[in-house]
Amino acid sequence: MAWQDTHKAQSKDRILTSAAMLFTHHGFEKISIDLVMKNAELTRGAFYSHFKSKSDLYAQAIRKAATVAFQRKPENCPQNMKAFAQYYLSTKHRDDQYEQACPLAFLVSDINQQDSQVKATYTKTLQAFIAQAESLSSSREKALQSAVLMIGGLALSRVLDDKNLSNELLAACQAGVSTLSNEEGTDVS
Amino acid sequence: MAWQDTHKAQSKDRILTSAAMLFTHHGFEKISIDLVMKNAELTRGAFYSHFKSKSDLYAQAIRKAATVAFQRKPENCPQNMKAFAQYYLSTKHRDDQYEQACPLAFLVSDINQQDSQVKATYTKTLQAFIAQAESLSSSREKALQSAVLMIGGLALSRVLDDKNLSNELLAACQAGVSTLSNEEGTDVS
DNA sequence: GTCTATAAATAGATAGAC
DNA sequence: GTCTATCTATTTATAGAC
Repeated sequence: MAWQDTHKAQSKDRILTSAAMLFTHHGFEKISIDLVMKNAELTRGAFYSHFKSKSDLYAQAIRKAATVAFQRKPENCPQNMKAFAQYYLSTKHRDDQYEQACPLAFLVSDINQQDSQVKATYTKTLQAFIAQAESLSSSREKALQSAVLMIGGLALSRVLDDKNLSNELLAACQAGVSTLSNEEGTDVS
Repeated sequence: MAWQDTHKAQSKDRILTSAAMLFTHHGFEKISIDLVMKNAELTRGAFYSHFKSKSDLYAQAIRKAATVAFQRKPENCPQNMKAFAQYYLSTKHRDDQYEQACPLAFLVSDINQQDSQVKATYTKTLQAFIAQAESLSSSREKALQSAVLMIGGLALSRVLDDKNLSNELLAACQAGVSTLSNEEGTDVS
């Protein structure tokens, strides 16, 4: 039975990887189960052997997307808020289409329309993000402000028609985080 | 023909008012044309005499919601950023169900899934918000940072499971805007 | 302009074969 | 576990009567 369990786990992981990417970039409603399954090279019917509903998948996909996004950070991102913000508030992150982007920013207002399990997953993910910011900040308040500048700034920059304004917004938020972390110079190094 | 034009304008306004409230609180996908029309005390069939599509309605509804939200501000909100943020980042605004809330915060990531007309309307609305902040700030950069703290902070506070964290976030963003507006003390009064 | 009725398409979820 | 086929519900949009 061991290889069967492995096979099942691999299928579930392919579905989750597919869902994490599609949901993060297009939200809950625009993505059908059929599309997620095709992208994972499976068919609709197999879906309910792994997840109990589309909403269940969504919650797990957010967790998956966040995990991948977090894991990708350390190598690129040194141990201070300024470098973290520079990475997070980049045009590359904003314009990301294929790699893993941060669901916290890409799906903020989408989560409000979802059930309590999804909201709980999102909240836990944000708490982890805040904890990370807190470990690089001189106070919890500054960590919260930096988190909002990063997540809110990225979310806003994505919806704008006007590329100049979008870039200006990213730069202003980077500067804001810098100021917050310079005020008392307590970077963890 | 005059009274007929008035009648048509009144019907359209009822539809827009209904749509502005419903869309702002529940997003594009969760609200059906049928529901908007019932809420406006009309039936589905009458919809297409006023709007060419659901997406067309959405764009106009965002504009309407923003207009109402902006108009409501002056009376409650004195001429400085701190008071503006105190009003905007309140639990009342966050928990609003019936009155007019700000579509910029409530619909941030929803807009990404919509067509270019909707994005253009959202962008113009944000530009107006930024202009307002700029007139109350000592620099454009600070205005942009305040705007992100307000819109991003409100958006994030809405999705959280954890009421304590949500309140803490609102307070931190209020404090952040205060700091930004105190740094050079150039309130317009 | 507003109504009722309906067309046409989409998508979540289930049933049963292999 | 995965497949094909299908049920069922929802919803955008249109047609035609008043």
